[in-house]
Amino acid sequence: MKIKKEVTIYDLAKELNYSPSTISRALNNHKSISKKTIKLIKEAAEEMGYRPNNLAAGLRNNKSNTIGVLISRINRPFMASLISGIEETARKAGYNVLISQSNDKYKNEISNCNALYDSRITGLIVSLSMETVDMGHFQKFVDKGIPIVFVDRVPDNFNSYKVVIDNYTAGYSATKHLIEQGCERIAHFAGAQHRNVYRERKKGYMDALREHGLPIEDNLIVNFKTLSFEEGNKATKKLLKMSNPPDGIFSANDTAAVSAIMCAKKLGVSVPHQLAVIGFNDDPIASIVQPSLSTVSHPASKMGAISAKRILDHSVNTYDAGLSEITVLGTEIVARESSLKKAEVLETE
Amino acid sequence: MKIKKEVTIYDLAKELNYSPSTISRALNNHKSISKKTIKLIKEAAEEMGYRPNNLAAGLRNNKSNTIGVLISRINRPFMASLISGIEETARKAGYNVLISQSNDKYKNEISNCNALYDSRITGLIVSLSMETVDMGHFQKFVDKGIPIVFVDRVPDNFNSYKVVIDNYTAGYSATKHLIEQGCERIAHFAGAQHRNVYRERKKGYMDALREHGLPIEDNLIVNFKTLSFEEGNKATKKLLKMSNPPDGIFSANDTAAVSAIMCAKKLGVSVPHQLAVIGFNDDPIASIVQPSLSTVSHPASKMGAISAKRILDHSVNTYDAGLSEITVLGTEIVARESSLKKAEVLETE
DNA sequence: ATAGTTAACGGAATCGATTGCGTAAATTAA
DNA sequence: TTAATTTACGCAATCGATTCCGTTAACTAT
Repeated sequence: MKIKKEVTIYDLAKELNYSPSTISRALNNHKSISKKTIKLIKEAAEEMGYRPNNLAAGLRNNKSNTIGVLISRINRPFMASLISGIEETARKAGYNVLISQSNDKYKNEISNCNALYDSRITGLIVSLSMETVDMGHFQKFVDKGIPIVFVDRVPDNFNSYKVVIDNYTAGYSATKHLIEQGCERIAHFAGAQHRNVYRERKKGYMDALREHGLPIEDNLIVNFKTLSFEEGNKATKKLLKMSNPPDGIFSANDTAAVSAIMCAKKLGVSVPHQLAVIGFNDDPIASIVQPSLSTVSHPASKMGAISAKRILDHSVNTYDAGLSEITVLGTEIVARESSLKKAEVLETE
Repeated sequence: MKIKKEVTIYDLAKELNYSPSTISRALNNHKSISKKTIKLIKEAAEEMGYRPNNLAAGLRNNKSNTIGVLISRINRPFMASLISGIEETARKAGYNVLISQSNDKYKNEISNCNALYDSRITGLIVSLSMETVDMGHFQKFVDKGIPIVFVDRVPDNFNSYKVVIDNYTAGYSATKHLIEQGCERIAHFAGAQHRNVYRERKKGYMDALREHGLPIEDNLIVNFKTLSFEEGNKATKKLLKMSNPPDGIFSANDTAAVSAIMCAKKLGVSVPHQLAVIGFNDDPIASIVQPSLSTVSHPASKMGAISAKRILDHSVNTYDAGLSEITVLGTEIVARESSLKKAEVLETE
């Protein structure tokens, strides 16, 4: 098949008897070009089907109006919403969004990191893989003044922008909520403890117990690898078969929490009366499961929007690589049936 | 802050006393460079922290090793999985993935289309917005020999690659499944009829009824705008209040199907015995709702992988813009509790 | 009227990698 | 040994947009 030739600013220049510099400036609304000329050139560009070549402009300016995103997996509700938020604000500002998933593998994170770097992204938004400990692969961005925003799963030992929720308070509140509902032996489904997200939630849980005079029992704290449905199912079964089973579960995500509810039902344990459950994330499944799952909701899409804005607003001049600018977003306890022991049955229209 | 200078092939050339051409060829494993030199240069590149500039290479080659994705919204299970599949295969081949969402707005689709074009993507993967009718904005890709893969929501009137599921057969099978379970008055939650996806599902539904000697009743076919939870709830309520209510529902997506189940339960209509329900997509909520939702599952991630492969394998030489190459993937009826009137209650481990 | 400004535009280098063409040296063939 | 290849590399143009310096002409102030 035959390929149509590209229309460039040189073609426009020749056609309109202007120099390429004038064309370029006109298209960018440069002030030293008269309004009349700008109008003329833009109309001609439109008519001739001119389309700018981002690669050429990017090469010249050494940046590409592109935000890179590096996450574990896209097809999880939280991540999908996060990216959605990133994309929306980025696009409004005329930026593109490059995505890459690490599948929670350190090796993939490194190679994706390089791939994004090679594309001369304007900034990078990262949610760390489960495996990541060393941060060396991010250094080249810092050296070049390219902003990095860590979101949700952030590092402790690396200065940069960070956008997080207050996991400690969320964990504390969730646990406190169960306590207020009358729970006295609350179990915790904990995520991998080398990710501070999960560490903080657990810390909040423990402090809530302590401050309400409840003992912390090691055998009520289950350390999960992936917080999957299967893991949750297994853990719940084990807990409920104890001689002295818990009367509440605070799970670090909704998937495991839902599995707990379903497992309890199957074993004839009534939720919330014999076992109250609260999850984390407010995934769609939380409002579908029955009894509906109480959970901690957080503004995933907004986190994405803020992360993107961080990059758009980033100024190399005022940037200090030696410190972190952390944005902490609030969370909200969404109390549904799975934890409301005291309330009458909820009436939803 | 001070910015580190970039290492280029010119720096490598100077350092190693080779010409830039040799450096370039060595890094690309060109056959006219000796193994020894290649090894030498690559090691030096690694050591000096050289990183290729995709923008420069892209400009020269007039393409960017980037696949563009244009969809309605990311944060829906199907789309997230689709993108996940695209990203995985693209990355394995050394390609980046640019995403953009139209939010089902025609205007956004056009501007995103242009933005992706301006970035000189290697190929475009599209799932059309609800509003899109005119296909003019895609023409420039065709003119330039850039492959377009339409996936899921595809156009009728535009030649290109297409990756779809057999919606007609799926709709037929889903309806037939309900009939086999003993349903005699089956309603249909139909999606917007100008998108062939939904049109085909409806056609399959109607043919299944017809071929099994069941009448097609207009008042049992509900045309939805967005197949949302609220819409589904309202429609179900209306259907169940009929003097002669349906005994089955085939919904064009899971969200509306789940809402039907929940609505029926609230109204005291037993599922599946008084009302059997089958959905479409196999979203996570399908296996969580109770009774669990029977549905039509399709390989979303695989569709993404195939779409990406189409672009990677695309050859301008053998490409004929005058015809469409359509890949049709199979679907599967996942029979769960919401439709199994005959079976005993399912026992899941 | 003349110097000083401002407005409006052009020339040409530049960003970094690629590649067609050319060439010297090394190897092989005869 | 000499011609014919082959190997291994270098030269320089090229991709398209941007921008630092000009330059010319029109305009303003005194």
